[in-house]
Amino acid sequence: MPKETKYWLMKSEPSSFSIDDLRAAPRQMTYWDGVRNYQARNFMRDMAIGDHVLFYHSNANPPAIVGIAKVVKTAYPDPTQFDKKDSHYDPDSEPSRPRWDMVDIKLVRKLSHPLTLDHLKKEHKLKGMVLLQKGSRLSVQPVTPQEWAHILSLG
DNA sequence: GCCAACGTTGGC
DNA sequence: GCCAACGTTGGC
Repeated sequence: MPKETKYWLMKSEPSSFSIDDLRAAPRQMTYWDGVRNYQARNFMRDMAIGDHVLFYHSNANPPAIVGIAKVVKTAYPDPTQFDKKDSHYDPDSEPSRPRWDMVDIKLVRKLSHPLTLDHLKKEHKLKGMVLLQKGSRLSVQPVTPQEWAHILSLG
């Protein structure tokens, strides 16, 4: 299998973890815990080291792509699923067969100007983006090389 | 705060 | 397997 770099978009609510939090983090890295959606989890399991990530602020004003990151550690069990005190605790997940994974990402750069959802919607070349599909709520989603290139050209 | 769209759960 | 009820997401 040829190794191909893949592209992704990951959503975070800035009130819980923002691009500035990532920038301020040790080594500008973070683990992406709390994903509790099978489709999003499966996408994380598809990630390889070096894959490119768009960092998106959801539930924000305005919602926008605010930075670029890359995958620095592939999927491994998310410990919060076993933590009874954590809001993401999953009593049905067996430690011998963890149900939920996370990856580590590292900041590449924060965009000087966020690319707002409103702006993205106006780009015909981005019409097919998962992010822009009606009712799309996936917190981890694939981005095509063409979409990636176009988004970077906007910045 | 509202609510549409979606995913999950559980009774049958 | 169906589907109503419920919880969550996330734009507005």
